[in-house]
Order: sequence, then structure tokens, then C-alpha cells
Amino acid sequence: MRTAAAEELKIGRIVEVEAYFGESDAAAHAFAGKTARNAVLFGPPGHAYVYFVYGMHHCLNVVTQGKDQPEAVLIRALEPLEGIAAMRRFRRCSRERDLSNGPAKLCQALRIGRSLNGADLSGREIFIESDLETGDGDIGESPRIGVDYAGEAAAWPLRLFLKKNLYVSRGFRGG
DNA sequence: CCAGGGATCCCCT
DNA sequence: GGGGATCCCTGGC
Repeated sequence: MRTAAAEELKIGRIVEVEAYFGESDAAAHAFAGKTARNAVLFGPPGHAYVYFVYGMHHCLNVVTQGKDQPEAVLIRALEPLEGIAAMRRFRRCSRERDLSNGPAKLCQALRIGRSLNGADLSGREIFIESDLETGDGDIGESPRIGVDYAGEAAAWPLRLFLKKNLYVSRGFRGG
């Protein structure tokens, strides 16, 4: 994933994600139907759904399906690859591994905010491409984080991560 | 290392 | 009016 926000290129490898289904998934923002907040989820795939939580944090999703199928993938962690000095300016932390090992941390480090809500993910501001260097043999799975309220959906193994990667979010490397 | 709690505000009911 | 797809700091062991 690349972003050019603030005119500084930053690149990271996506190492942890969570899938969210639409109106059948009690953990999904689309569960209660379309609202002003989640409207982007109901739009075309390949666009960014950026939402604001806890009064101070942003999280980035990739819209994955077509109209009226409001499914998305939450980007939960990145391995910083390029533009690390810029990331450190946007997000202060002592250890490099804390730069982007969480969904709100990576938005801070890459300066992703509500201005990118609805943005085309193959655009100039933000760009996602496939990672040819990552084999698929080391992928772990677990329930999603922070969705204990979601009934049986809380147990669905929809969190995927690279087992051996140091940048998977802190405290959740198991599964 | 782990558990607990506070911060902070937009959106939906 | 209430809660959240989180983070950070503190205190205890």
C-alpha cells in the first residue's frame, strides 16, 4: 500500500486484515443498513472506507463488493517499507515496530483521514497493489478483534495475518 | 507481561 | 444520550 498524503510517498506491506460482511454480520458497520457514516460501503469496490472512532482515531477499509453488497476489509497492520522518516514525523513512537501495528496507528503514520473516505484505491493519493514477495504458506487466522458484542459473528475466523511478521498488531499474534 | 481505565467526539436511536 | 472495528499509560506481579 502506498500513500502520497502531504506530498510524501510512504509504502507499507499489508500484514494483517479483517473481513467484514454486510447486513448479515453483526460486527459490520453495514449491519444496521445504510447511513450517512457508512454510505461508501454501499458504493463500488476498490474504494476506501475511512471511519472515525473513539473520538480520536481513524481506520481504513477496502470496499470489496458491488452495489448493495456492503462488504469490506479492514487494514489492521502494515510493515513499513519506504518513507519511514515521514511516518515517524506523523506518528511519534520509540520503536519502529509500533509505527503501524494497529488499524489506527497505520492511519496516523500514513496520515490517512476522513478526506480519503471514498477515495479510489488505484489513485494518486492512495494506491494498493498485490504483494508478489509474500508466499501464502504463513497466514494465520483468528476471530476479529474488538467485536465481542457481535453474537455468533464474534467467533468467525475472519482475521488474517502473516504469522511470522513482526508488525502484526501487538498482543494478537496468536490464532 | 498483563489488566484496567481514561481520552474524546461523531453518529445513530 | 450512549457507545464504539483503538491507543496509551499506569500499576501490579
